[in-house]
Amino acid sequence: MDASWVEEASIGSLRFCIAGVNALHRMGSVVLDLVPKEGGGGGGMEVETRKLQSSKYKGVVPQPNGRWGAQIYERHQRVWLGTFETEAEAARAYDVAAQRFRGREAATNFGTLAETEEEEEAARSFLGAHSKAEIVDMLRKHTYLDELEQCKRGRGAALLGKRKTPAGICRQSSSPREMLFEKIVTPSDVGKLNRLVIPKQHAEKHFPLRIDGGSGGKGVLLHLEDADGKMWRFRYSYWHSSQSYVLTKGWSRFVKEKQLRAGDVVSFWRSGPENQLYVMCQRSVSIGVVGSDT
DNA sequence: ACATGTGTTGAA
DNA sequence: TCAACACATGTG
Repeated sequence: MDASWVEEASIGSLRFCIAGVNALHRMGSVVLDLVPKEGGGGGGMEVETRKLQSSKYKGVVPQPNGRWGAQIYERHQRVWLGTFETEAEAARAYDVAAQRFRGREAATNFGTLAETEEEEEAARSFLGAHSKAEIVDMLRKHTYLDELEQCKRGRGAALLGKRKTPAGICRQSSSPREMLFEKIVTPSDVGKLNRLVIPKQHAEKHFPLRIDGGSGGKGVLLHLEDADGKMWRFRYSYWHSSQSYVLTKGWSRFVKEKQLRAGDVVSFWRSGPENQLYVMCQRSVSIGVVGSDT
């Protein structure tokens, strides 16, 4: 074995990266660690441990097998974004997550998520329409690009393929959430009317709607993430007949899944760089229900 | 068996 | 918030 590289390695750092060494080729991120022999007099060295070459990309971490992991941190916790064949792929995944978690101004490895500005806009819109958990899931399964494309296309099969729940793959919590308002839901809010009345005062303050003929009638689609990181989409509109602001389409499913009952509290929050909206609900404290077992 | 992802730590 | 490192856990 050519001794020259050993000599070089022994200077200063004990690590010697073999990337570029012809005899061993590159083994991804694997490097060799050279340590002095026991009782080592004459500077004898032996290969003891494999170490990992760190990545030049943010959020990218080497894996023992030469592949690359991607991760992002939020609220003191690591969110794992999956493993990838190349550094660049992992870095891309990090960038996507960074934009979803931290908004447009997030520091990324590559300045952009797409080539053109309108592709960029499409990506941002796509990110905004999915929960963090969903985006993370796509990244881990390497389906992000496909889903994005399907979304841009006819919107056809995108919904049909979705069966599985990410099932707590990653707990979500984001930057400080500001509560906009809360409401104690009424019997009609959880009844057959399939709508939630949003008190006018709060609606006009936080969810402004143009009531003119245009958007007033049709309303707008609101994306709200719940405590589990699930994304909910509600139609939000103004009903002239009752002069009230309401969540309609999507609300009944929410009531059903959350088993919402009259008296429960539903609250709306805003958070994060992208003003992501959140919806939370809380079981009303059951008081004075005699005889109810736990 | 091997790849993936977590526990944990120390530095910034 | 971040990556380094060790290694427990998952998976085929």
